[in-house]
Amino acid sequence: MQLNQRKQQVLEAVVEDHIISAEPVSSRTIARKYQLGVSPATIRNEMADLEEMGLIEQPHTSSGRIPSQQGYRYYVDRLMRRSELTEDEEGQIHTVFARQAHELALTVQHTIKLVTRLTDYLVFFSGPQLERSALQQVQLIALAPQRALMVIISETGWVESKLVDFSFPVTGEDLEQVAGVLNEHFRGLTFSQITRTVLSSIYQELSRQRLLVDYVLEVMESLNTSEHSDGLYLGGTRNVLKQPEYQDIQQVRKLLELVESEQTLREILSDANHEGITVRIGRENRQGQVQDCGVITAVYMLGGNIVGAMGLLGPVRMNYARASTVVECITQSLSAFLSSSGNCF
Amino acid sequence: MQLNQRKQQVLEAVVEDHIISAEPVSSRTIARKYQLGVSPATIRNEMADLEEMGLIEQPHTSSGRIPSQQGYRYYVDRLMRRSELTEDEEGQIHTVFARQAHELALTVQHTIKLVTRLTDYLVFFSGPQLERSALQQVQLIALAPQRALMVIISETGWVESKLVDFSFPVTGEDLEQVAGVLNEHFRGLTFSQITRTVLSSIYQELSRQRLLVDYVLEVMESLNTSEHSDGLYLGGTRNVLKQPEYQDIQQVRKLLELVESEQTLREILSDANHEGITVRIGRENRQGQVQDCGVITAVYMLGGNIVGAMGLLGPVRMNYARASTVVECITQSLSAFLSSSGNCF
DNA sequence: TATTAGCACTCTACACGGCAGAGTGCTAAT
DNA sequence: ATTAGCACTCTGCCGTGTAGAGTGCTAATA
Repeated sequence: MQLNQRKQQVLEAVVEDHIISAEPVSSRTIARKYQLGVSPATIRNEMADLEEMGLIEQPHTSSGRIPSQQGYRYYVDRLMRRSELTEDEEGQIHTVFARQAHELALTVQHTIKLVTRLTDYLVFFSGPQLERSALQQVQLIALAPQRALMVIISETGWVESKLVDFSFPVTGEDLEQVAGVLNEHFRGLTFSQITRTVLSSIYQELSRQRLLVDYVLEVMESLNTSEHSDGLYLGGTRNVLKQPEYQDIQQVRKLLELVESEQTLREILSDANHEGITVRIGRENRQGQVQDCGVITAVYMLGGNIVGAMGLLGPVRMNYARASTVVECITQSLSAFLSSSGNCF
Repeated sequence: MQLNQRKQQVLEAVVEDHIISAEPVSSRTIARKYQLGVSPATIRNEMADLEEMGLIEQPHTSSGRIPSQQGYRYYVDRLMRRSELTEDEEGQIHTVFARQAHELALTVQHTIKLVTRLTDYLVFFSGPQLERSALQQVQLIALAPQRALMVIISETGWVESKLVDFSFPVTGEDLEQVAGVLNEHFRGLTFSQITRTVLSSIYQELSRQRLLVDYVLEVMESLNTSEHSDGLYLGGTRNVLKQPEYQDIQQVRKLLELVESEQTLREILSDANHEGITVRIGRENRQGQVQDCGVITAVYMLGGNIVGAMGLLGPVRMNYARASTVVECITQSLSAFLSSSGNCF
């Protein structure tokens, strides 16, 4: 689809004005505010053409125009100019990541608060997913004769603890020995690399504790399933209510359903599996519940591997220019933070 | 305030009908549905008296009556009959707590889902507060020359992990020795009992690792402050939207603010510090943000100590009879669960 | 040929008024 | 002490009218 320059200017004006005002945009408004040097009548003609192409639409006869979802797409792909963050805003982002050596879970929570201030959309994060990150260490702590606590630490600084109940008594020595062998063999491997087949190699070494090893391996495998990857962090729900599209209680209910079930948000984040920013507008989303929303996602990395993702969700009429800048800046800072010397795991 | 029997019946009818219908209750409705054996006119006379006493009020001239906050209070104190749960509902509760030997955090999350199904209100829980529960074990796991992971396990089955950064290198042996001494001295003490003064007694024993001990103690103290007690679990936000009082977007915004900031909910739970159920109606709440809500709280116990609390929040017009039954049943089951043999820490 | 002024037309949002229905308060009768 | 009856009031709803915003079309203009 090729547009002459003036049509592009008109489309851009319609999109940007509607993003700000949430109202249909009239030809007069564009002529006055965007100084294209032509009269409203000319703009009306251009608008009629744009409407025919499916880039803008009229909510009802004789109203102004609003962008269609394809209109937003054209805008995002070809017209949008990245918006710059102010020095102050960049400063705030750097401050969050300046704190060396903190638990990642805390950092993620601070980041969410920050993004909540920087934009008016719903922010959500997946914590570093274990299956994608490498094992740093496993510890087994005896709690009772038939019970132990398994602590798993990933190289991304993620800590998971899991209670294990045995059907037979185990000694502290057994636990120590098993943990020792596990660490020796698996340190540095990603969790998806630690499969049953690899694991079988340690059976010989631990033939005496075979039953115990079985229990432990079961727990490690259960961590590997995405079902367990519990770390979904989110914030900014009440921000979204500022948007006029959420005046209707029905919309709000849909949004809260999204937030409470978390399932869809997880899905969105796991769809994000390549570097760079992804923008999905309305029906471009696979998930039915967000097909009247705009969604921006990006991943963050450690040592060349994707370890987690971030999402920003708002109405279709969201400020894509600003939102994508924020997402990009945050994920890049987070990746840099993870690779920094502070995280010397 | 003493009411004759018929006034009590009328008040009860007004409260219970309004709880169901959310509409002002007319004299005719009461005469028809609650069979007091008198005509609407008589009921109107009684209502005029009840209004004069401040127990019910008229939203506008010539409308039916709704209970005032004092009216609800009178109802809760003297008229309300505990509602029974069905066998099925009791069964659901027992099922959640039947699973032996699971992490408490998981159990709490299942409980929230359950209560969300049993009532239409906002449910929230504080996890067992460390300062109120006893230490089971501390472990220090070396991660890097100047960094360790401190894992703290309480007798309630709560696991906290905390990263510690040292300004000097420490050896695994040092860590092991310190953990050993800490466990020896403090196992079984509650966290509030582990104060600096008690701690000083171990300095002699660990004179060589004095600096290291200082670091560790600092972390343990930071766990003690309520600011850290991070475990607030909640659910059911979208349930509350079913209530007609939340048709107004303004109300919804206030509710979400409550949910997102969490501060007020924490406060409400820490106000609950005695056994039994507390019902606070509207302005009886200390917290301004919930003065148009009804709040029911109760604590749960382990070994005679209060270790956490649960809250249920809805509009002033909430079903106190049912809600308080649910709260009571859940907290009792949770207390029993914690004391059960399953938790043999 | 591209642009624009002008005008008729359409649609929305809001205010107004009338009306039915629900409910009360009061009075007088029982 | 209770109740029937009646006048009164308030809400919610529906239909109407109107102002304002915005378009589409046509004819004039550069």
